[in-house]
Amino acid sequence: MSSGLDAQRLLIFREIARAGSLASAARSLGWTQPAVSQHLRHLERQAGTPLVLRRPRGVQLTEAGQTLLRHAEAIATRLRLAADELDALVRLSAGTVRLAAFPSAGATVVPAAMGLLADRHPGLDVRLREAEPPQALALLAAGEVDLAVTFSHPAPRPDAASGSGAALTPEPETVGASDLVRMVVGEDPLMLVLPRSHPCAEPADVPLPLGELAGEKWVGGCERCTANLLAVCAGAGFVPDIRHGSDDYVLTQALIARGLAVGLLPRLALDAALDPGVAVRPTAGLRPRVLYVSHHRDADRVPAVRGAVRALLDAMAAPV
Amino acid sequence: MSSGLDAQRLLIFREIARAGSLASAARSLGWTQPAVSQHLRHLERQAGTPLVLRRPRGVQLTEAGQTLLRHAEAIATRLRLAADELDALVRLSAGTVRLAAFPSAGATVVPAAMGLLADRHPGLDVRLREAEPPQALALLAAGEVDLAVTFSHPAPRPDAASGSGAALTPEPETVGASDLVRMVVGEDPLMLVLPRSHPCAEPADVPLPLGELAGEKWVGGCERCTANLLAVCAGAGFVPDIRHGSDDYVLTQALIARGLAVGLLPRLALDAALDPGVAVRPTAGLRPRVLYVSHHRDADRVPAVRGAVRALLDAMAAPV
DNA sequence: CGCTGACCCAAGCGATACTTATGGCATGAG
DNA sequence: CTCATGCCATAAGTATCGCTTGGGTCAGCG
Repeated sequence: MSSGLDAQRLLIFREIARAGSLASAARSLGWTQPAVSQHLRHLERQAGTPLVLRRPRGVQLTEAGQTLLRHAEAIATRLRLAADELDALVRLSAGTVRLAAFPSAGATVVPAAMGLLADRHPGLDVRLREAEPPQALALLAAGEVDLAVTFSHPAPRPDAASGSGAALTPEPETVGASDLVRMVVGEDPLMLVLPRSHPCAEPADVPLPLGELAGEKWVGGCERCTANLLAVCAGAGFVPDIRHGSDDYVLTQALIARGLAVGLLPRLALDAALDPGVAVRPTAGLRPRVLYVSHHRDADRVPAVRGAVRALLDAMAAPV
Repeated sequence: MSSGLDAQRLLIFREIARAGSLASAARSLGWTQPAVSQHLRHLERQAGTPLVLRRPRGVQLTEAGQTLLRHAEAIATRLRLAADELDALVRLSAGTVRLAAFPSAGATVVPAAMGLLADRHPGLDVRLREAEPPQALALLAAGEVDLAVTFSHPAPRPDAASGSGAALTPEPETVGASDLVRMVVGEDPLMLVLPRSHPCAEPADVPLPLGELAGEKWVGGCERCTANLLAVCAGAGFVPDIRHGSDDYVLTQALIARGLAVGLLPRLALDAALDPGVAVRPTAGLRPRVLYVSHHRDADRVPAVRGAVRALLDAMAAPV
C-alpha cells in the first residue's frame, strides 16, 4: 500500500518479462497491447525509472526491471503458496478444529465424531478440551475453541406438546446476548441408577416413577445437574436427601454400587463407564437433557468447523 | 494472476488484520467502511472460505485468515524491499554501468569520468571494457554494455562552415539503422608525430602542413585510422608510403622515436602515453576526429546511464 | 432504554482501466 | 526501394469496477 508500488501491476510486469514484449504479454493476458503499455507506464512512474528498454523486437529489462522482476517472482510464488494453502483448508485436507465438550460427551459421542472426522479428512487436526458447558461457552467466546459441545436441562414444567422429534433439527438458534449460535445435536435421557440389590432394580426396561425413590439417600452430580435433580424431584413432589456430590460419574456409580445412595445420571455418563454393581432404569415422565453444539454466528461457513459439526451430527445419529 | 487471489486485496486484508476491524481499517486507508467490506467480501469469495469472523467489537481471523495474513505480510515486505531497492537505483546509490571505450579514450578521459562518477555516487558499480568503435557499438546493440565511447573521422572534404563550436552540443542524434543514439562529447585533434631529430620537429606549436611530410615513411594506426590517413594525405595531394602498421600507440611512437617513420596520432593517444623520443606538431588544415558516446534510444532515462553520460561530458569539458 | 459502534445491503456516481483507432519506427521480403 | 509485418506509444471512447452515500440490524454500554 504505502510502498508506492502496485502489487497487481508487478504481476503484469512479470508477464511482460516472461513474454519478452508488451504485445506478447498482452496476448498471454487476453488483453490488448495498449492495456499492457499503460500498466507498464504506470509502474515505471511509480518506480521512478524505466524498467525496460524498448527495442525493435520487444523489450529488454533494465537493471531496475531485473530487480523488480526478482521481487515480482517472489510475490507470485507467495500468492501461489497462499492459494494452495487456502485450497487445502477449503478441501479439509488441512486445518484445525478445537472443540470443548463436557466430560460424558467427551468420553462418548465426541470421540466417535472425531474418529469419523479423522476418517473423512485425514489432514485435519482436531483438538479436544474438556469443559463444563458454562466454561465451554466462555472458551468459545474467548476464541480459544471453535466449537463447544454443551447440554441443558429442559424446563422443569414440560409443555408436553414439543415432541422430541422436531427438537433434533440442526437449525442454529441464537443463544443469549452474544454472537454465538447453537444447534441441537441430540438428546440424553436421564436414568435412575440404583444398587443392584435395591428392590426397585427390576424390571430394567420399565420406566420407574421418580417418587418411588423419594425416601432414598441421593448423590448429586455437577452443580447444574444437582440443581436439575432438585427441580425434577420438586416436580415429583419431594425433596431429595442429597448426601453426596460429585461431577465424576465413575465415583458416583461407585457410591451407588456400594448401596450408599441412588442417583440420576444421564445415559451418556453410563455409556462412558458403567459400574457392574449398579442397576439402571429409565425414568418415567422426565424429559431428557438436550445436547448442543455452539459456535460463532458465521463460523459454520468455515470448512473445518462445518465438517466437525457434520461429524458430530452423524455420530449422534448413529448408535453410540 | 492465475492464482485467483488479488494481491492488492491481500494488502487491504493485512490492514484489516492489523486494525482489528473493518471500520478501523477503513479509517487507516482513508476510505469508508463499506469499501473495505466489499474488498473483504471479494477476497473471501476468491479464497472460498471466510477469512474473519464478524464479532461485536470487530473481527477475528479464522485459520484461513491467519494463513493468508502470513503470506500478506511476506508480500508486503517484498514490496517494501522492492521499493527500497528501486529507490537506491534511482538515487544512484546502487546500480551498474557497463561501458565500452576505444583504447586511447579508455586510458584518458574515460577513467577520469569514472573517477568523477565514483566520487559523486560511491555506490555505483562502473565497469569498463576496451573495444574499437565498431565492436563497441556491437556490444551496445547486443546489450552487453550500456554505453559505448566511440570516435569517427570527419568527412575528408570538410565544408569549412560547420565550426567546431556547435559540434559539442549534447543533442542525441540517431545513428544508422538501429535504435542507438549518439551524442558528441568532444573532439580529438590529430597530431603529426616525428622523431625528435627530424628537421620538421620544430617549432612545436606551429601547425605543420601535411604535405611537408609527403616523402616520409609512415606508420599507420588501426584500420579506420589508416584509412583516414590515406584520405587526408590524398587531400594534401600525395600517397603516403606506409611501411608499418599498429593500433598500439606506444608501439607506434617507439617506431617513430627510432626514426623509422612518421605518423599521425590523435592527441588522446599521446596524452595516454607520450614517448620522450618523439616530437609532436599540430597539423594544418586537418579537422579533429569527433568523440561520441552512444546508448540505446531511451537509455538516457535510466539514472545510472544518465549519470555516467553526465560524468563523461564533464570529464571532457575539464582539461584531461 | 436510547446511544454508540460495528457490519451489511442497495443504489448511484465517478475514477479506473480496457478497447478501438491511429501513427511512428525498425526490420525483412519482394 | 517500396511494401508488409511486428512492435510500441498515444488519444479518445466506453464500460466496468470501486468507492460513496444512505439506508438497516445487532450487540454492548451508560
